[in-house]
Amino acid sequence: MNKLLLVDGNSILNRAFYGLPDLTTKDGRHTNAVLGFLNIILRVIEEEKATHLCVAFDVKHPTFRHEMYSEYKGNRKGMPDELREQVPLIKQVLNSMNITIIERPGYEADDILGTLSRIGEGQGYVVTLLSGDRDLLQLATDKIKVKLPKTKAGKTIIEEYFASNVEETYGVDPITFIDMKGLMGDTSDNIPGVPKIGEKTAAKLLADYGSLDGIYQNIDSMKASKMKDNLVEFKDLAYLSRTLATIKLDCELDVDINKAQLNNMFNQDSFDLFAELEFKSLLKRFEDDMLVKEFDFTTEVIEDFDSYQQLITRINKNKHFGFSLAEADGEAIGATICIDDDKTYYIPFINFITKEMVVSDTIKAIRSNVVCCFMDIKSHLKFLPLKEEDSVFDCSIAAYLLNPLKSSYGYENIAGDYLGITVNSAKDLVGKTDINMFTVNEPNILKHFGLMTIIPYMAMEKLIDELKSKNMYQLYKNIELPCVYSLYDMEKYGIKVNKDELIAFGKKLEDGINKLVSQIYDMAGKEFNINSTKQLGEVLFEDLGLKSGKKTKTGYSTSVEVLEKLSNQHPIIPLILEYRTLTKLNSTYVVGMLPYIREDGRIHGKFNHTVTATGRISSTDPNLQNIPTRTQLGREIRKVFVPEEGYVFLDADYSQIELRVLAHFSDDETLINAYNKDSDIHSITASEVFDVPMDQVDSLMRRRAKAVNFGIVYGISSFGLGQDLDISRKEAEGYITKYFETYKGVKTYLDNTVTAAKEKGYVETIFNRRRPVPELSSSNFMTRSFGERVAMNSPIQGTAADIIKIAMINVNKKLKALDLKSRLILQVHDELIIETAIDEKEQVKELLVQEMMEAAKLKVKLVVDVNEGSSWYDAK
DNA sequence: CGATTCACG
DNA sequence: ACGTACGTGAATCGG
Repeated sequence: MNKLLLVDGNSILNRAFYGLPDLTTKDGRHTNAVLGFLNIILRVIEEEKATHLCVAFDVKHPTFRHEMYSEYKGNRKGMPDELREQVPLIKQVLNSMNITIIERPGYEADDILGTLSRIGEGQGYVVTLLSGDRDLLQLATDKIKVKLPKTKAGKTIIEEYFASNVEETYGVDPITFIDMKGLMGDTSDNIPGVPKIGEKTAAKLLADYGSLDGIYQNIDSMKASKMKDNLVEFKDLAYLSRTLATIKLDCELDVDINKAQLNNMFNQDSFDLFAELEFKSLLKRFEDDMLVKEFDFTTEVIEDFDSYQQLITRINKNKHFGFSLAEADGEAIGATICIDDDKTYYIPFINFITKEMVVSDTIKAIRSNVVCCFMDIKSHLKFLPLKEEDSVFDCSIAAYLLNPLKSSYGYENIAGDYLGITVNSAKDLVGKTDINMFTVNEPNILKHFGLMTIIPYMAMEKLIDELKSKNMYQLYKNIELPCVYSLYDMEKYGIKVNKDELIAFGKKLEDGINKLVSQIYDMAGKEFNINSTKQLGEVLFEDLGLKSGKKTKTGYSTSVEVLEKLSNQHPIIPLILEYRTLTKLNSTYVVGMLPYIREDGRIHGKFNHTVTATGRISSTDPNLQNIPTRTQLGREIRKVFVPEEGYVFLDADYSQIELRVLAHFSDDETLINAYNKDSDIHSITASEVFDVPMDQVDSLMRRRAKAVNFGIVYGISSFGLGQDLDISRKEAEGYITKYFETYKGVKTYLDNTVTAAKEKGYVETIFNRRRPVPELSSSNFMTRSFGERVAMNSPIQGTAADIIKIAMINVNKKLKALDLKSRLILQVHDELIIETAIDEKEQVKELLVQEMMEAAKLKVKLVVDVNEGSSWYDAK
């Protein structure tokens, strides 16, 4: 039997909001009402065994401001921002769960529910209503049940009312209940009622006279009283109130209840959303309630030559195909291919079907313009020697461009986000299984490789459509895709490390550390773990009684800023600072780096393409983008990074690329002129901000002006600038004001960017790379301010990232076209490092600088500094 | 596994 | 009043 559950969205959300303590996500979004809402409806769905569900909401015009809303809905003006921001969120959550939401301008949720309850009953549904509002009780009949959640002693109990229960509790039947409300009124709903008549009086009157009509028919026989006077005087008001209190049962709704069937509530979309909202307790449901329809397909294992040939023939007749290699112990042991929506083929490399054959057939197909779709191209280049111009498609990169904020771009994400289907994750299927010739035939592993091909095969068109509709296809095609090859090459070549020298450096550090440790223990008067901030805090601020630098979250802060302020207070402080420096260098850059040095004497780190929100590349295993340079001792590490015999390093970096991008975006005359005149931008800023002639700018002024320039790029805030320069917020505010007076165009640009971002919900780079900024619509000041800074920073940082990617692509193109031995081996955001053959040095230096400068045509020129050296240290 | 710290741009 | 600079990754501690 079909059971229909009708939910009063606003009232349940409201009840959940006040029933749960304030909960926020890491990024500051409030979620308590949404979580409470879900808990209530999931519980009721279960209790009622509901098969169909509609959630009704009152319609509020999006531009309604507080004032207007208060006129519209009486005392509801008090809806706090923390609750208001959860209204769109619950709708998003319900949508993700495929739950039907009904809202109609002109109808309140009550009226929608009343009407649907009668329609549903007429269509043979068993109807249950769920609301936090007792008004709904008038809808109860002997068949239609109304459920009201109540919070009692921290526990949510749900009261149930059929018509008879309403009568038991309130002494009136549901219809008379309306009359009762007409008499009593309801402040929360802006229903006036008759003055001085409350629940008790109303109940008594209705018990005596049966109904509102009954009361007035007998009003003359009623003995005189203040109450009677009121009833007489406010008769019109009583009837008006009753009308207001009456829930409509005859709204014109074009709703097909049959379509409100519950289906696939726990799917990839809702899973992702719950994860994003940090609903950990609800995530468990995804395992239990896996009524989730798993996407199903078959995998055929191809082991005979004829079938293989037929498959290859079919591929060549197709427009595109999905492809993935199975890798075990660094070798390709099989391939999966997909050219259907419900089937994949696994081809183990055995007997007559060799890896070489499959690779060659695959490349042949690609070269005859059958598009080869991958989850991730870069991981295949080791076995598939693809060229930049080959017809391929990379799912993870497309999905990254469409939403760079996701934490991963596996097939399960693509399936959920772009195909609306649910599939197991790679983690579920593979887990800790070691993939080899034998395990590869296990159902889960075959399924994994199947998904690696069928998802790209099915998603390609959709992803391309979305890229095109967001104007990002050119970015994808001309920048991101070619960039994959540059990244792969950097990983392949790696960088040579002088292992012995690195070990020797580590020894030196350890000696220093050991001495420091004993001195520190002596001064502290005891041994403790200096690495533990907790123990260190206790030693400094309790044992030694130093004034705690008040910064605290979970205890004392012992960060450099705090310690530096204490450095004169106790001789132990400088020792600790030095200890920190040495252990950091040793553990991260010596001990941490050693295991990555391979047989060939080189480190082949990973360059990740789909990590950052702004479009930058990230580096891991190890991170080669944060090798020390700011301090002399740290910088020494760079001496162990060396070119191979017969080569030298060329290190080229953009000069202030982000400020130049800002000059371009803002079209600010002063800034553009400054760059075109080649002048020192920090000094110019100092001269303007501190109101002194250029030749009187001292180093302190310049340093501060530099911080202001940085601050602008980061999305300036007086607090942040003050913090950085260790000056008052007020003083920082003054600098900023002066800055904006000087660079008026920058001010206008930043303001416009934030305004536009608030409207559109995202910001863009020159090359149309997008970053969504959901924080901008937060009601939380801190979150929203963060969103504003992101909106200011991302186009700048992102454009710079785009530019250097273009440079990398073009540099590589030149190096290849000229058939040079030199190769790009590192990218550090605004810097490219080439390991160049000595005889190619001058030629490469020239092309490197040229390609970097010409990577983009901005309103100001791009300046590149280049150095050479026989170690990374020397090339800086 | 989150928080803290610190390395880079 | 709110309490922060933008973007990363690795090591470490301690629950």
